[in-house]
Formats: sequence, C-alpha cells, structure tokens
Amino acid sequence: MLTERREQLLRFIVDEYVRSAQPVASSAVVQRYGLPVSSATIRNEMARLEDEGYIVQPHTSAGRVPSDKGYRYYVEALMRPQEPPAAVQQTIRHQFHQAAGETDEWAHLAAAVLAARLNYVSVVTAPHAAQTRLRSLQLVSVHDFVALLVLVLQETLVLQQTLTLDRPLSQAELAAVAAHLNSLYAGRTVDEIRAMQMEHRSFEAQTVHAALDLMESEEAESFGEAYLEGLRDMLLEPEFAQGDRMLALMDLLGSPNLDKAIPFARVAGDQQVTAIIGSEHPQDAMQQCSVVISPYGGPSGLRGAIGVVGPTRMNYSRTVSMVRYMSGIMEELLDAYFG
Amino acid sequence: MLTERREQLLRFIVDEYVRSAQPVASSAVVQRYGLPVSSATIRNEMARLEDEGYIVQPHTSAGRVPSDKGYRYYVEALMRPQEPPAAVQQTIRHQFHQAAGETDEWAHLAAAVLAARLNYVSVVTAPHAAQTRLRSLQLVSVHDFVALLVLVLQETLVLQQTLTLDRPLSQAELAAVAAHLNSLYAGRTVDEIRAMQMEHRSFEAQTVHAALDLMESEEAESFGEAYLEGLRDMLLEPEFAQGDRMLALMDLLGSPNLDKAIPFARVAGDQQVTAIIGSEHPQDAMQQCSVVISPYGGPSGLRGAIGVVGPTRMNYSRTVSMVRYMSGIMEELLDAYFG
DNA sequence: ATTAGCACTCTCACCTTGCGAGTGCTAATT
DNA sequence: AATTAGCACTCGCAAGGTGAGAGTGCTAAT
Repeated sequence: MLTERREQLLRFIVDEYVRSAQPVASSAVVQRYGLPVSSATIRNEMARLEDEGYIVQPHTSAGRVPSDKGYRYYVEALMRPQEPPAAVQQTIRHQFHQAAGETDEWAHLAAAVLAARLNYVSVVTAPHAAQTRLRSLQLVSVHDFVALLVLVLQETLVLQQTLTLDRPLSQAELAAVAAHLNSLYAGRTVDEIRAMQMEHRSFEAQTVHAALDLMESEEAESFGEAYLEGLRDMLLEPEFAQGDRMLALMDLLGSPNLDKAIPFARVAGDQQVTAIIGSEHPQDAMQQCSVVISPYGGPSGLRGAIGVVGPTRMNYSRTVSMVRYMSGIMEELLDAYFG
Repeated sequence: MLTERREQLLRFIVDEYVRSAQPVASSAVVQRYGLPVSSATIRNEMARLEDEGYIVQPHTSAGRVPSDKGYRYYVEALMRPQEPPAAVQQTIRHQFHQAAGETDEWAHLAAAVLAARLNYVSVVTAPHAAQTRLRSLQLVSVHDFVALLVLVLQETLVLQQTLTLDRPLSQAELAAVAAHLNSLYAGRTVDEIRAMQMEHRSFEAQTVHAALDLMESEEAESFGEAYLEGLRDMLLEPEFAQGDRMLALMDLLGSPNLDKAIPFARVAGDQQVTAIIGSEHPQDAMQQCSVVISPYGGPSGLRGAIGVVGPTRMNYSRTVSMVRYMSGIMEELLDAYFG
C-alpha cells in the first residue's frame, strides 16, 4: 500500500502528465499544486514510487511518467469519475431524440458523440442478439429468374439476399410462397424452424434454406455492426506522431481485427466499465494504448459494447464517466423500444 | 511538341521515378537503358525538358523528377495501357462469380480488388439510380406502437424506417395497409405517385409520406454507397511519410468530403477513364495526389464511378488499365442482372 | 523527516565539416 | 551543329562537436 502522501503525488503526476504530455518534474509538482514541501522531498518520494514501479523516468535527467502499474493504481483507487454535467447530458439526449428507432443509428451516433467529447477513438457495436427470431419474410420479383428475399427479424434487423430461380415465377406466386412460409414460421427461431422438419418443394425449400442460412450467419456474429469514429483526432496525439505507430493501430482497428484490439468478449459478463491499460493488452500494437470498454444490454437478449481507445496517457476519469453514461443511454433506448 | 528523343527521355524519367521514388540522374538513364549517348547529352536534353516545364529538380545537385505537366504528357501521349493479363482477368472474374446479386457487394469487391492489385486507395460507388421506382413495400409490427416500413426499389435496393404509431395496429392490419398501397403504387416513381394525388387516412398517409421521403432522399444522393479500400497500403508510400500529409488526405477521403477528393460529377458525362494529376486538382490536400476515375453505367439508369487515388508518382499505365477493366466488369454485371 | 546546495547526467538544438551525388558550363572533337 | 570529356560548383546529408538547460541523486546540515 502507498502512504497517503505518495498517493497524492501519484495522482498529481498522472493528472499533470495527462494534461501536458511532458514528463513531470519534482519542482513542477511543488509549483503547480502549491505544496508546503520542497522539491527535494518530492524527489525522495518520487524515488520511492519509482522503486515500487508506479512511475518511470524516460531518461536520467527527465521528470517522471506514470507506468502502466501507476495508471492502474490511479484507475482503481485514485480517480473519482463523476457524471457528465447536466448541460452535457441535456445536449446528448437531445441528439438522440432525433434518431428514433434505428438501432444502427443509435450506435453510430453514440460513437460520434463519444469521439467528439473525448477526442479518442470510439467504437460502438450495434445491439445484437445471440438468438434471432423471424418476424416475417417477403419475396419480391426482380425479374423472371431473380427474386429478392427480405427477412425482417424481431430485432428490427433487415437482411436481404437475391435468389436465382430455376424457372420464372410471378410476383403473385412469390407472394403466395412468402405468405405460406410466414404462416408457418413467423415468430420462430432457427432451432424451432429446424425442429419442425417441414417438407418443402423446390423453390420453397430454396427460400427456407437461404433464410435459415442468413439467420444463422447473423447469429454466428459475436457482435453487431461496429461503428468507429474519431480516428483522425486521436492521430493528432503526440504518441502517434511516428508513422508506423499509426499504421499498426489502423491495422488493428480495421474491421477484421477489431475484436483483437477491443476484446468485446472479455467484458461480456459483468456490467462494469473496464479499463485495459497498455501492457495489460496482449496485442503488441496496443502496448501504448488503453481501452475503456463497457457492455450494454437490453431486453430480448440484445447486447452490444461501447469502447474507447486512447493513448495510455488518457483522461481515465472523463473517459470512464462518458462511457458509463453512454452505455446507460443505449440501455434506456433499448428498453424504450423493445421493453 | 517534343522531339522523338525527348519524348523517350521523358518516358524513361517517369518510368524510373515511378519505380524508385528517387530523382533520376542523367547517368542513371544512360546506364539503365543502355543508350548510345553520354550522360552529358542527356543532361543537355534534360535542361531543355526542364525549360519547357516537363521535369523539375528538387534541388541543384539532384536528379530530375517529372512535373505535373510531365505526367500529363506521359498520360496523354506516352503510355500504352494494355488489358490485364489473361490470368489476372481469370482470377478477378472468379472472385466476382461468388458474390451474385448484391450490387453493394460488387462495388465493395471491386474496390478491394483494385486496392489489392494497385496498392493505392480505391473508391467504388455502388450503382445508383437518379430516379427510383417502387417495387413493393411491407409493414411489419415491431410492437404495439412501433412498425417497421421496408421499401424494396426496382434497383434491388432495400430501405427501412421505423414508424411510431398513434394507436396500436396488429400485423394483420398493417399487412392490409401494405397490400392496399402496393396495389396502388407498385412499379411507380416518386413523381408518378405524387401526381396521383390519392387521399389517405391517417396511418396510410403517414406510411406514404415516409416512403416518399425515403425514396426522395435516396434520389437526392448524387452517388451510391462508396466503398473505400487500401488506405493502409498507400500510406506506406514515401510521399505520405509525414504525419500531416496523411491526416489531410484522411480528412478528404472521409465520407463527408469524398466527392471533393474524387469529383464523381466531373466524369459523369463521358465514358472515358480520366486522370486528374496533382495540381490540376482544386483541393490543396490533393496536390500531391493523382486520381484516375471512370464512370460506369448500366440499364435502368444505374450509374456509379470507379476511382483510384495515389501519389502523383503512380503507375498510370497499370492504374488506367485496371480501372478501365473493372469498369467493364461492373457494366457486365449490371447488364446480366438488370438487362 | 526535511531541505539547501551542488555535482552529475542526459537531451536537444545548433553548428561545422567532409563526402557524395549530380549538375552546368566550357572547350575540344566529330 | 551535335556530341562529349573534363572539371568546378552546388547542395543535401550524415557525423561529430559543443553549450545550454533540465532535472535528478546525494550529502550534509537543520
């Protein structure tokens, strides 16, 4: 455990370094925070903090910088995240008031708001259900040998796929097939539909097969569409000035690798906001970054995640409180529309 | 006009600079291309080319680099783009064979293929019609006071929007409304529907209004969904090593500004592949870049554009031929599915 | 336990210098 | 008139040197 004074000191160092991006000197602490001790005392205390691994010196004659362990201690014990000010909450709620109904829009908007408020990269995955339920399907004739299958799922999700036909079918015939299949399967899950083991003729069979495939591949996704915002602003932070750092990060944030950068799975269980700091991250490219992430969930099994990626030198307090707040907003919206 | 020999020399300089990204020295030209003249002769010719503005010297004791005027001359008069080799065509066609029917998928795939082959940024806009035609609409109950409106347009395009209801409506009631509206409006354009001036009751009116809004905002777009690929690889080119260059470019390629970077409009008319070289571009951030762009079009007014953004030091011949080829592929696909 | 004082270390910006690359010009050659 | 050998010249760049400034750790005094 740290003494009271060392805790204070660590807090100062973190706050100051987050603010200035410069190593923090002993004299700077004394001056800026008007302490009733001399810089030599601070130096002694800093030496102790360094022994215990909470701060490091980039080189002999530089100030101190928090280590990942220091940030971790700060996050666990020192910071006091507080709700965003009422005015900010007001503004944000107002922004969400516009975009009614489209879950993907919510996620997009949440990502945009987070990025704009924090100037870090934000990622928000749209609500996604582990199990989907068919609400209705529709078949639309595109031309003689091509039809469009539109699937509406319980979760306001619309999937589509074109079907190539063996023989020409009129819109009326297609509608009849759709009506028949709807009467059988509307409101059911993939498993339930499979369990019914209905026999179908050629085109009906094709349709059912395609529909089940679409639903299954939707369920197979471990999270919904991910919206990423704020890449540009974060690349202005000094730690990403070198080109290769940026590239490594961009690779990782590209959609195919996104869950490596932001382990949605790791936080699926509990409802807490979690921070992953620098070297705690398995990925090499993320050693200079921290991730603050929170799951959110609503009725009917809809779940998603809200994450922020920034430099380890991020404002954890502000970030955690914003992520927590946005996660609350998403849950409210889901409740209001599906509850 | 340039003499035969100066043309040759310009060609060499462009080719060599594209290859090496280093200013081309007189001796390098002689050596690499085994000319029967001395470097002094080349120097004299280079001086003339420089007088006329086709090449420039980055500094006194450096080799020569093509100017934008030089690239322009190269593109107009010197390069001979040829079709991609049969093996490549084979591979590409095979890739497209998988993704049947989804026009957005085609565009996405085309962008990916271009980026992978050229290592520049590619942008492909999905086919988009200036005038849309309703194929059918469907109303699906989400719960008592919320319904989902799904619009299928002629162009295999599916739009959706949630509607908030004044009073609860059952799925059966919604279906009846949808059937009625389909019988009236299926196959018609926005203008035709407006011209009919039908009177509707409250919820029908709401639905028609929402549908027309959706169709109109779709038509108001000047191009379809844009797929952008290959940003990462292009940022490896030496001209983008400085961080701020990258940022300026990323800003411009972000969706809200995309048509500033790539003037889709400018090439809407003719069917040619067009190059916009460095300073020919109005945008400051694009002065170091060239754009190769081609429109493509299909039946029923579907149009889109294929573009590549690279450094002015790009391989114009290879780029033009690939863009031309991909544009052909897109037209073929459109013909096959909508022709 | 705190602190004044001081020597020490390290970085950074700046300058100098020498080298290599490549040119332009001149005078000789074909 | 076109070509070319030869050479002086310019410029960028990397390597090495230097001084100032920042900030520390240590020691000895309080």
